[in-house]
Amino acid sequence: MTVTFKDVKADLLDKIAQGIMAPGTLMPNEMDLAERYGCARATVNRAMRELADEGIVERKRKAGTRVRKAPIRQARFSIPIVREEIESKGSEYRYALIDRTLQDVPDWLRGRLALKPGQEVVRVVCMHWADGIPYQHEERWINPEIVPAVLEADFSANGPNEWLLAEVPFSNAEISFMAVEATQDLADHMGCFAGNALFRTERTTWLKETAITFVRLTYRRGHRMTTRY
Amino acid sequence: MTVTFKDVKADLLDKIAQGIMAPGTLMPNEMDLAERYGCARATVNRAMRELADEGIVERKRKAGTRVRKAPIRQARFSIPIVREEIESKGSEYRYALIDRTLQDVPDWLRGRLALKPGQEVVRVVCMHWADGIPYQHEERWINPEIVPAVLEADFSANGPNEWLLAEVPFSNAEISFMAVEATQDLADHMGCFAGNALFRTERTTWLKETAITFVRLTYRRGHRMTTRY
DNA sequence: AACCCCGTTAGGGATATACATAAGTGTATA
DNA sequence: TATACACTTATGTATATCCCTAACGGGGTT
Repeated sequence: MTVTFKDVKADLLDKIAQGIMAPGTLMPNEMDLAERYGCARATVNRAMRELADEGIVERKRKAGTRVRKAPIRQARFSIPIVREEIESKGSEYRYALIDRTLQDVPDWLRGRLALKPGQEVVRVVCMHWADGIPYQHEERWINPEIVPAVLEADFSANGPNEWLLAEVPFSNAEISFMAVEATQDLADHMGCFAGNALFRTERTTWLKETAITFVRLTYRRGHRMTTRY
Repeated sequence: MTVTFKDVKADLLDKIAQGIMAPGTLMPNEMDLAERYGCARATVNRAMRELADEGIVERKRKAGTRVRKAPIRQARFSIPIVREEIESKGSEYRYALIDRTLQDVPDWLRGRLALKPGQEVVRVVCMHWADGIPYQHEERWINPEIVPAVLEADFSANGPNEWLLAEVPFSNAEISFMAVEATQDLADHMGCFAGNALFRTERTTWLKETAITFVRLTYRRGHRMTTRY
């Protein structure tokens, strides 16, 4: 069997994990490793590049590759669509629109979305249930300049999230996680008490420098967001 | 100038963003694209592979490559060391040990760490301040079987986080984010009121199937964890 | 119609080779 | 002695050419 880049990667990772290559160590260069493993330099390169992408090692031209002193521990979260998140747990998904208005962009949001004063935005408030129990409260503002179809969109049957995904194919975003105390209004919707700690994510989505939407997702009490890395 | 994989990637991304290649579309195969861009198949392969890694497209042998209907929107968080997190904001970092005990592993933790009943673990509780204001409360359990040095370690000057990073070079982990209501004890330490909503992360760290440590980090009121993607 | 087998096809990957580029290092010059 | 420049080196990337492998789909069999 020939030596694959996965073999090389696994072996290097092993040597790092076992402390044979301690953090800070300068690793052998690609040519030497290729010879040692009996493979092509491209194979070693791919292995090392992936290790670098994962933040395990640090590479610099001429300076060589070294094991990171403090590996960039990075977690990857996949941001699911609520419906799929709920249905994948085997629960029944239910949705309801609470409010939909066209309004002048509030000041605090203007800064976030970099909009002009007096510009109008669509505000949508809705709820998502799992097996009839409140799961997530969604409050969203959409910039109709980018997605004019939002002015005609009817969110009574489907949430704006799925609608937007179909409308806007790709985008970049900024996401924040935090804890908030439930307001009375929120508590009423979520079936908890005012003041209860709730997990919230806020996301601003952009299409090439122009803000599309800002969304505030508040989860039911006790919700955890989990990932492995 | 020759066509680089970045050129190809950028162009494909652009075509997807502009809706020229709508979600669900089957993209041309690598050979055809290579010909169209005037480059080698390997170049197209690298571009497409990276798009696949980022969750933009989906690849299957024989079936070809297609634009994801719902792109896996994934956020990458770098998990910083508290000291660096605080100092990078230009604040003064201060640390204090609150408690350090050797105890039998509690039942709820035994399941998480897959330890034997009656096994002893080191429990460390400490605080991290930024400019003299409470920043983060840390409660940690360490498995001394993997890191025997922990039995002699003195955490009065430095936090167990930094110590562990130096001791255990590499590991995999599971991390959770949630919101909790402050207990009276926690409130005393964090300078807030009992019941206040606080942001918490819990992390279990493993070294090849064996648990090393479980840590519970609770942040000061109003803390946000933010990332771009 | 249901099932199995096999050919075709698209991506997965290894390799040798060539050239590009960032960044240390040493040398020559002011 | 200090600075500028050239050289060297390790990684970054492109290319042509192989061969491998998963899996779709067609064709024959039960």
